[in-house]
Amino acid sequence: MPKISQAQKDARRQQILAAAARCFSRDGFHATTTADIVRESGVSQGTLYLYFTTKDEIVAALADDRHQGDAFLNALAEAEHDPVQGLLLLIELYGRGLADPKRREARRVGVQGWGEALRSPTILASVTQGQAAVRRAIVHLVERGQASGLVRADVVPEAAARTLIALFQGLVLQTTWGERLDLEACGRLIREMIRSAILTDQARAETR
Amino acid sequence: MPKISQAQKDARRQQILAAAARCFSRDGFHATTTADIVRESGVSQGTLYLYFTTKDEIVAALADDRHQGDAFLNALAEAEHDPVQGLLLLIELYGRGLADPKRREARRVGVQGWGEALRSPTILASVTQGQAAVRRAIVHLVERGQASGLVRADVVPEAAARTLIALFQGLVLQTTWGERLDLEACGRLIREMIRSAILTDQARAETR
DNA sequence: CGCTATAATGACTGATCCGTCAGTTTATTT
DNA sequence: AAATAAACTGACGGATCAGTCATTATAGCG
Repeated sequence: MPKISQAQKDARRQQILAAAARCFSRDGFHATTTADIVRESGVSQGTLYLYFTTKDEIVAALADDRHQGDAFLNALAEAEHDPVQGLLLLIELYGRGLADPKRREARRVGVQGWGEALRSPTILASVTQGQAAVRRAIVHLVERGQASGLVRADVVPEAAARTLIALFQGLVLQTTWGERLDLEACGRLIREMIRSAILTDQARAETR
Repeated sequence: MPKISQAQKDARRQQILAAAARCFSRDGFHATTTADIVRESGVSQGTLYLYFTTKDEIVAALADDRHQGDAFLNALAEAEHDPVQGLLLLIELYGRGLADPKRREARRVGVQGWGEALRSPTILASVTQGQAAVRRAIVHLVERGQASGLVRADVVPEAAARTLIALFQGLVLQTTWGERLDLEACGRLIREMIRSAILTDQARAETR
């Protein structure tokens, strides 16, 4: 076969990644053999290694893909005129992803990646960079909120961002374990926490 | 060798578990071979399988040990006369564990376990049972608080517990990745979140 | 219509690893 | 001190797996 278009290359790559995600979600990263991915994707063993030089690289690529999607959400939130609305929108968007059955596989692969990051510098870099992007988005929103008197001045933007992210990470974890949790009630509590511990009286009055 | 005392058996078991924890923390669960654990612990390959029937069982045992420690913290908090003080104590205790360099290894192994739980029912059971114990402790404290008018009646105890646990899980994750996070500021924010979104005005007045 | 560069293939390998088991050691009992 | 039973040992086997490479297939170009 001759040179193929970039689009074709991307499609092949996606084909492999999608298959790998199914396998990782089902069996876990280490219990998945390259043969499994080959079977699931329909490409040959050799082709697998034309697109990825190592199994670890596949996880890292999946993490990157995930963060591409996150970046879209972050951009949506940052585009909001009112930073407080942006913050609440972000919570809303990530909250939806938490409950969405279609994202179950992505969540399971994500949690795997969190663990693998402790072992592989490549995966760690991919994961922490993705987190950093979300964090920057939140920090930016909080700072904008402080500048306009909508967010309490004594809130450390970085800490607020980390705390919010931590919250969602934990909820992803619990959801992924198949725990039945009342996301509705958790969401209400989180919004109340933000309203009362992060926003100023002024913002609280406006967002009621 | 003849029958040995239970204490000796326990010591051997701990010797193996400690070695395994070091290995898992350093290299990750799957990259650790039983040979590694043997080398690190000083027991023979055969002895390893006298105490554990499988490698998975070692992780599960480590998780159980971890939850033993947690149970102690939970009991401490529940012993507090004032449920609000109990809640704040719990936060304080878990917060300390978050920053303690001596618990670094335990945190790393813990995060690995979170991932492995998706693959092994044994590990999942161990992890979720441990979580459930913490959750019960928090739920109990919240309910006691509500009964005495110190916790807002519109708080769903189960959701509050899950949310608080999620918070710490996320912070453990970020800490374990080696991220430099301002735990002091996060702690202040979390306390403020609890004070303002969970406690009643009455309790707020008392705990100032 | 060949020719060529590129893509795809899949059988194969060297290495690794978990768990076993036949045999050895040693404290206690008789 | 001999017998016994429990604890321990470590070499080994059967299975698996990540990654390679010699070969084949094919799309475009001249």
